[in-house]
Amino acid sequence: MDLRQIESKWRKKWEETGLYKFRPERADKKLYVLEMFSYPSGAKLHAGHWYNYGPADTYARFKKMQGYEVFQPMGFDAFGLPAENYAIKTGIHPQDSTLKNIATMENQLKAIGAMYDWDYEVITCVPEYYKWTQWLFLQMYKHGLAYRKEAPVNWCPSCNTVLANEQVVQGECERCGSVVERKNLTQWFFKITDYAEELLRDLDKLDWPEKTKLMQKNWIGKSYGGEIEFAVKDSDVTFRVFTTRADTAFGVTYVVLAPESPLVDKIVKPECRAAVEEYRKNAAKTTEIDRLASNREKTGVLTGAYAINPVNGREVPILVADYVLASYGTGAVMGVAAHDERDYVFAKKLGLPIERVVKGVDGNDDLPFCDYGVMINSGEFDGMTSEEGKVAVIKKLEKEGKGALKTNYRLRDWLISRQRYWGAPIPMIHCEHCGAVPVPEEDLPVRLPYNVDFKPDGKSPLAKCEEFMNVKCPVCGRPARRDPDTLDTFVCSSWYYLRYPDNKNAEKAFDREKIDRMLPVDKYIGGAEHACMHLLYARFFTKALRDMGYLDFDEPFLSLVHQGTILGSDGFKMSKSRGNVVSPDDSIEKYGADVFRMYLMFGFSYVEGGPWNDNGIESMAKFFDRVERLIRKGSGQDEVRASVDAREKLDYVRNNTIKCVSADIENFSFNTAIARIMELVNAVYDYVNAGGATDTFFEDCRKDLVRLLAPFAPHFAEELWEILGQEYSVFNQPFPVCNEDALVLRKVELAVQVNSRIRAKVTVASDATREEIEKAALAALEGQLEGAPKKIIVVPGRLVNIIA
RNA sequence: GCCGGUGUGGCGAAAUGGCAGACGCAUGGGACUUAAAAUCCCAAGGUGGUGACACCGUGUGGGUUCGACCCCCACCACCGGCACCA
Repeated sequence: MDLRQIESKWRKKWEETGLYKFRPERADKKLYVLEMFSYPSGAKLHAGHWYNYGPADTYARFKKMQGYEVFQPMGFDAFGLPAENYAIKTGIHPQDSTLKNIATMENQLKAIGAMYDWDYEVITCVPEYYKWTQWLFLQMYKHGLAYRKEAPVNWCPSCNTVLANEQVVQGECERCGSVVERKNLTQWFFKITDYAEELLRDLDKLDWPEKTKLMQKNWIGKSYGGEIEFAVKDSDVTFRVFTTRADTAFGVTYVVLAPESPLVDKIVKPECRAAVEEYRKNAAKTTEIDRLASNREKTGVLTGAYAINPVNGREVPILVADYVLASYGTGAVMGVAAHDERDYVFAKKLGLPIERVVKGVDGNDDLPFCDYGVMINSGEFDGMTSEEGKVAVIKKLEKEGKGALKTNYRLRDWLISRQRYWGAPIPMIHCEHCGAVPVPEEDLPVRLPYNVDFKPDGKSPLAKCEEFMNVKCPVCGRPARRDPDTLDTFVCSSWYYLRYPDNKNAEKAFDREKIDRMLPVDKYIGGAEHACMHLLYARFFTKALRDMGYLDFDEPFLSLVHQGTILGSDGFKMSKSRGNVVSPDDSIEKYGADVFRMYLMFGFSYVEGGPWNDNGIESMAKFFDRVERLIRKGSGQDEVRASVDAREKLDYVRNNTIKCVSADIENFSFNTAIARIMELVNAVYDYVNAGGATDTFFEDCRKDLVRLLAPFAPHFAEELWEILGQEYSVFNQPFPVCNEDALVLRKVELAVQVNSRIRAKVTVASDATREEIEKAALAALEGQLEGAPKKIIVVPGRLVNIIA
């Protein structure tokens, strides 16, 4: 069979007959199956795309055959850095290259033979889409979830441009190798931290890989502790520190502020000012990457000021050190050298005192002692355990107004400004008189101008486009300037799944009634690399939109599966620079899309992936031939009948296959599902070879075989279905259902063990009683046993273990 | 450093605490063929034995259990995430 020819034949027929068109009137049976949409890069689809989309489509087809109205759309995440970099390199405008790539990729995606309903396509870089991305930004702004503040960007002093994090390689500019500096710019943020608690809590509701949930949990980083208020000696300044170990509060021998803390200016003594200023300047110069290197030597300077520890009234020095982060907690920490690794190293280095206030239960007196223990040298708290003490100390301070129980999150607000061209413009206007003013909704979209010099020279590309920048202030009507930045592409991809069901709506981002019916996504499939970014942002968007009243569900993706990564044959991640990218083109040219899909599903464990190797692809093509020969065998005479035994045997395999394949697809265990189908093929051959039977039973088995195969090899199965003389289309057929009766065997073989070692096999009736089984087992040992057994363990259907 | 995951034949991989290695690849043998290809059938973890069989085998070392790839403890290697988070 010329697989490539039948593939185009069926693809054409599917399109003509609209086989995969979503029917909204059947939305009560909807199943929203979504794969993460593609980035339209210049390169062709590689093996990894197929590995994501092929198996996902198998799942979708299986569900369609089970009677679900499957909604499986596809689209393009089309804004972003690669197109812009490509443009800088080649001079080809990002819009031109992107739209061209999309056209190419649409065709390539069609070659996979997936059920995408292209009527619902979404492309993020067209005004019809980004108009609503901008609208969503405005809603966030109106609801207090978007705000501006200064934040550092990566700055390359040689290219004179802002770099994205991924363009910084080991602290250096990816392009020119200069050392990257930090520079502060006023930028927009989304207040994702407002949702930290709910984002954390609702993880419990989700059918997601535990690993992914744990990653999000750690990313959100909730920690329970308390704040303790220190007063600065000889002044009315007070400040708070956050700690999870209030039980060590009596051991505070110094206090540290972050270099960026505004408090520093207020408290520093004149004699220390010069040294402190010098230290702060150096800290600001240090790149974030260096500063975050945990093995870096600890440094710090005295401020000359002293703080009063509220638990014992002791005066301790206040220092400035860059191991304290301004962005976490209160930007100030109490130094307990005896009971914290970092504080200990710091105190040793600077010669600060170390005082033990927690004793280990096992008499361990090494320092630092960071475990929980029993409090000592802590006044009224002596003898309390750390667990009790860390609450009791805060509770006491709380009464005095000098402390409070407090929960902290590691999660930070989401920086969404990008000083880049190829993105959705931020729909804000800056007016000298009115400040930051949102673009009125009726003026959306703020179109991204085409004629822009996007070569890097130190400014946002849009800032150089006067016709774009100059605008009237919507409030006062005086001349004003647009925001020159564009939105992070993660903003575009945080809501695309909401747009699919209503992608042509020109009045709204989406119709509430429609998406409440179609969402949440029932099965979401994509790479694990998005665990903490895209997947968290999308959850945040959904929750924020719910609170604004635009939709009525809490979570966008109920069930999530990550496909594994297909590596190059050298075992490394595929990359152009390594030259180990596997293109599916040759294989598809030679064997066709179905063989390639099946090979990918059979050769790897879906969630594991692994290094590419095409050893088995030829054999998959042979398997197709083997199936085809079986389907083409003459049949329907109903003359040659097999024995009842042979029929029963095959019927067992057939139904067992149906049962296992259904469960395996449900679990995304495609390799074992295909193994079961191969077993069925083998069993049908056995049946034919044994009796030459070509009866109606044989006919039924063949039909089931084609139906079982259909989700995996859709074009091939469609052709086989036609060869069997059946009506178009096999995808309107129900997926076979297991007849449990056929799985009840009359006889079963049991292993007979003596002291857990196999010594014999015995076949008994499947409904044999325990006594019968024991008797049969002992008989099978033919009296090899000396004396009476101490104990006999019977595992029905499996084994008998005789303990002698 | 911390948190996860993985480790099984020559290879890809399977195994609700119950006969390890299903299903394939590569390999060997046979049938068909003048021959080859294709196809069909059989064998196959290792060691020893003519053999029925015996012993050893799921990264390493312990443990729980009648029974452990699976559960527990310690360790090794690789992969992924986080990384001074107070």
